[in-house]
Amino acid sequence: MQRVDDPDWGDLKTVLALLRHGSLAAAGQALGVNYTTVARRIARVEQALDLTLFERLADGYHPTEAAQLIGEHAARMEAEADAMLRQLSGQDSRLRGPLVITAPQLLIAHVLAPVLQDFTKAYPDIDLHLRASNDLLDLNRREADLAIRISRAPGDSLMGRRLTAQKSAAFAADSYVEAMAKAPEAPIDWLVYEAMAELPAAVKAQSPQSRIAMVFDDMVAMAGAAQAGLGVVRMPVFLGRALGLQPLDLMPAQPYADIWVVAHADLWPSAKVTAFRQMLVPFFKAQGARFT
Amino acid sequence: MQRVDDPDWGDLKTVLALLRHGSLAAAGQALGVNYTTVARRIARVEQALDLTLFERLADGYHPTEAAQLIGEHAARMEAEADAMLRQLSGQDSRLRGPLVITAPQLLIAHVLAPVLQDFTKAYPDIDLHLRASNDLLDLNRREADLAIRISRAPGDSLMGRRLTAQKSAAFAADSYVEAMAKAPEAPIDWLVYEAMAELPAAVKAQSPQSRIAMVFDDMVAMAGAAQAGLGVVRMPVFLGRALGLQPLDLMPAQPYADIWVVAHADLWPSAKVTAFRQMLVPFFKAQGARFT
DNA sequence: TGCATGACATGCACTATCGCATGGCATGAA
DNA sequence: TTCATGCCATGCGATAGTGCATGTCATGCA
Repeated sequence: MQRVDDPDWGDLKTVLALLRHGSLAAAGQALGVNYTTVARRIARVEQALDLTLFERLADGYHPTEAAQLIGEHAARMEAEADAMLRQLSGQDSRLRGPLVITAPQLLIAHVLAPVLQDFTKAYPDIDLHLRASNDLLDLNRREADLAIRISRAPGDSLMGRRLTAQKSAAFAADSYVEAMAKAPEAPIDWLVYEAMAELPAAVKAQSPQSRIAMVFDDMVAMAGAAQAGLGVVRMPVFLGRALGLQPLDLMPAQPYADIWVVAHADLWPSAKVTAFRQMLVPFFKAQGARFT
Repeated sequence: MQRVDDPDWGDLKTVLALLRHGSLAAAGQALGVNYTTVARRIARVEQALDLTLFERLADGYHPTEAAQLIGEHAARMEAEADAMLRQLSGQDSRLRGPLVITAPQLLIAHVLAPVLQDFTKAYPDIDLHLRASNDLLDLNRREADLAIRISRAPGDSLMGRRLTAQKSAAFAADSYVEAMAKAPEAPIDWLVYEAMAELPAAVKAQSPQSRIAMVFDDMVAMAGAAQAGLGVVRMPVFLGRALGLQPLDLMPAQPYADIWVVAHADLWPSAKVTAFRQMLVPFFKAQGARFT
């Protein structure tokens, strides 16, 4: 008679982590525990259910069908737990404790930094965490409480408020501008962002000697290349100015995606998120000129 | 800066148990742990969330609104975990491990006992657990894998198969029958079951001296009283016969609720439940005469 | 063939968690 | 009042769970 107990809910979470991350080590890292602990918890669930959940093969743990089934249910348990935590945070009327904010690196570095400083001074009991990332973190899964995003993010359960409109323009480093002046007929090297890897029609018409020299998948890298004088970039005007680049007359200023503050509807009304929003909105209003 | 971690899922289950059972001791018993453990887990969740979930008053722990919110979500997590366990069991094609069966005490004692014995002999690796109870255990929550019930139980997600029809009739102990014969005009004392606390119309018409002497909320107690010669009972015929009571001609045999075998749809196809059903059905077919 | 890498198994020492025993503090009955 | 009961707090020894160090085994690259 083998012992058949209900498995511990925490162990189910571990099964889910192993399914998602594929190896004991990766799952352990995600859970913040040693990978041996993951192995032991998996073994414990298997014993409790009297079932094999993972085949131990030479290249790692391979899930069985039963493990998949557990994973589907555990994922729904996780969604429930996440919703719970969001609702608790949303109801929280205290201005203390953690607040996790995510925004693109360049926006933090060149625009948001002063607001962040003001905010931590105004609310010293709030423990502000920053996740600088271009990835759209999952606000449903509470990877962040609040996001500042360029372009409003899709998502049913999210709320947002537009902070400012933006325009983009062509910029280059001083050195590149000088070189262009010396050789007006030479080709113009453009550095472009992968997400919009075409030159605007206006550029092609006005400066037919334009050509795409490099394509970047990362805006930080592209900004660095522009500063080093590798060519002309099209970027939001706030960024070109902040990087000390010169605006060029190769194209008219074009509309660019707006800047939004976004949060899950559950968290939107919470005291901390509200306080942060109420500092952001006037800040962007005052700084509006930098973006257009 | 207080430590704000995601609470352990197992600890959420503990919050749910405390909400449901009202005291540390009761929750601890339900979870199979010491009540001090419950207290410590509650404290741990409160610390993780930086929230008071229960007010410690002189008469015990009183939940706050936040605790109620957690309870609602934890209940859904539990439903998910239960569904998972049901589906895993339902897919189980092995004839070993635990099988929990519930049935009314009297049915087990006087009818089912031999099937149970045959079953354990035929499937020695199945670890048969019996929960003799008149309560309708919650098959959704896996309080039992399979139920044998008098009258088909309501419930969306349950499946059932009728084992036999039944009739009820009037019975009394030999001693009471003798007393009736000696004093034919004396009042007839009926012992009735709470759930059907009226005498049938046929009885009133045929034996107007009938009266209700006692009302029972428990069929076992009523059976005992009848055996002790306290009066006449109306009960399923299998039971009157099994108890050695004499059938009386005070009323015609009446239809009584059928006997069903019932299980959750998820578990219905599992090997163990199927095996048990396949032993029950011919057994009741062979014994059909006992019930009508 | 040798070497580095990634994934897991195993054994040991540590620490967090647990159960138990004791004690306090209300409430209600004798 | 006195006693019994139910509920919880606290402290201590036992235990189960954890992290770390070490070892094995495949795979892939040079």
